[in-house]
Amino acid sequence: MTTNGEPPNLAARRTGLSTRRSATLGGMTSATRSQPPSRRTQARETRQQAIVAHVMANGVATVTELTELTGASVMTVHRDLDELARRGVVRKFHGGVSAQPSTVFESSSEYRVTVQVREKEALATAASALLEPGMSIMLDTSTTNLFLARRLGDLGLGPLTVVTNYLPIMQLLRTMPDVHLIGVGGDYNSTHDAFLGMSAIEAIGALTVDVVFLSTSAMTIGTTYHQEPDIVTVKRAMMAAGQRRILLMDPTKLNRTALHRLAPTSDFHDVVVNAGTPRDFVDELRERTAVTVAG
Amino acid sequence: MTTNGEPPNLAARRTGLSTRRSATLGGMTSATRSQPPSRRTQARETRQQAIVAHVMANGVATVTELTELTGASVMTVHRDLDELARRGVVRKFHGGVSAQPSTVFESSSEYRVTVQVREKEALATAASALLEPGMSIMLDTSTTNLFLARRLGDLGLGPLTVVTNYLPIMQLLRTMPDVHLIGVGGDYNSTHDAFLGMSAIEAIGALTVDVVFLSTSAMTIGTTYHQEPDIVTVKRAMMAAGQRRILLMDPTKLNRTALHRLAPTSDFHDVVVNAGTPRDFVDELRERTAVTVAG
DNA sequence: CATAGATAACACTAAGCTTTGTTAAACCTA
DNA sequence: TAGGTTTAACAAAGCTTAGTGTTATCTATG
Repeated sequence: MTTNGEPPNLAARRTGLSTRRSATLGGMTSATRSQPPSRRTQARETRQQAIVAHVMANGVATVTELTELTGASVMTVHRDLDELARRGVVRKFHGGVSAQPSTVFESSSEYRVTVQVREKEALATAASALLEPGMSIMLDTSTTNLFLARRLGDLGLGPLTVVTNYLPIMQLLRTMPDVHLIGVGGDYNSTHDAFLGMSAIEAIGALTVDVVFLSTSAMTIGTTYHQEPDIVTVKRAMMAAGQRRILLMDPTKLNRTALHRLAPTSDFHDVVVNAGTPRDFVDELRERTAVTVAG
Repeated sequence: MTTNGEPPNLAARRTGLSTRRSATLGGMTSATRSQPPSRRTQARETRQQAIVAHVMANGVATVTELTELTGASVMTVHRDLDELARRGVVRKFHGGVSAQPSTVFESSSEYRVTVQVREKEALATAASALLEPGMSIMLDTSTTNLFLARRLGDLGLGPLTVVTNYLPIMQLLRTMPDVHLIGVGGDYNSTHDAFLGMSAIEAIGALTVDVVFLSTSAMTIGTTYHQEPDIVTVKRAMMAAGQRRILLMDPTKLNRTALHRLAPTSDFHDVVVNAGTPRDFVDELRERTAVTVAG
């Protein structure tokens, strides 16, 4: 598998297959920063993708093997492997690495996250069209809503009250003029970077907003789902607090289920999906609720 | 201050560095930020302090005047003035700037903040001695508590539950291991960078912690004060939520009053002050409550 | 309307951060 | 214990960005 002449990764480095850094690292933070890809980071991504591909193809691999494959130093490969192991993509053992059983799906979904930035931005744009000056809105814990929050600054519509339990959004809206921010407190959950629990639910229960924007990890035609009960309860509280409930769903989440049922799709006043969503899916969904297709 | 011959700091202009570089750090922000001061930023702070000092001394100043004073370009002075105006320290008008009426106190307090870093750190150290593993504590909206929060990482005592309504502390404890963070939500107040209001008070009311650490802007022997009613109500709620109430007061706040009365000093179980506090003040205070003197 | 003052746009610089490599020490495992 | 493997520590290089200056354009004020 090793080339003989020049390091094989040079070509890959030049073409730069990967687009952006994966969103997993610092939570979802990296998706929030609109920092440029950086040629160097891109090379790193390319290299890691090559490593993952190789490990997945062969099942296992030694570090030396990967060193030759990538043309990078032993230390760099180790560092890559540490990161990949931390992200649960591969498993390290003395002498090499092996593919995680679930890696096939995991990593492909990771790749998709990269792509979804565009989709989520489209959803955010479509959602922002529903906003009017003076409105009070609620944003749940989701990357899509983070994009929506960022949009609020651009379209200079008047004063707006925004309620959220998602720390990155708070951080974002903190300095935004014309935005009255109401933070929902509670038990801080580091994996979601948000405040959850009873206290959060009570705080939400005391509020009523004009529109609540939600997103969840899976949905079918009839039902929405999420894998974590703690999140489900908070989302339900939020739904109850909104006079209008709008669901934002990027393509990767459609036609899938998760452990816990959140709510029937008919509970939402509007579901926003991306263009490219299968026609029949949209049609069937339209029998339950209003559907907006975002450019 | 201006020399008559050539600009007094041509050399500085050429090198692009301000003449005074042995400056103290300035501004509350740099004290709260955990990032290094950066030589460049420091020069900038020094320059701004010089500007403020000059404007306060003379009441008004022209931009050209300040250009000569600082050795910076017109544009840079304008940028500084914009920032100072935004912070409410000076007022800009066509042709120059004037000192804000309330600036004298404001800015002098800004300078004090710089010095107080040492004092506040001492208070934080003394306060941290009272902590034990497994404890639940509450931290109010104050810089002193920010120092205390930062300390939590260092002394690796076991698990700790921390409640706060102060966003910088949340941000800080977010990634800290062994800390269970409970965020108090509410109306976000940008001047305090904290969540206040009814919602916050209710959230606090639902909690009880072992110790609550507070700080306020002014105190006499018998009473504590704060200038803002919104803050007072939240602090009172916090006091009620703590089985033990500890007050941290740096020297600049002693023997002063503010508009609103917060609570009698006897309501606190312990008051921590810095070494150097007048002996008789401490003695008199000891008739009301326990007093700890921090190195 | 003329002119000083203010802003905007662009370019340059230096500092910091991230990534990578190198070397040395520590660590397994056979 | 000897071999390679892993980690730690330091150093180098590129990239990014904050801060500043210069020039040009816009704006206000007499």
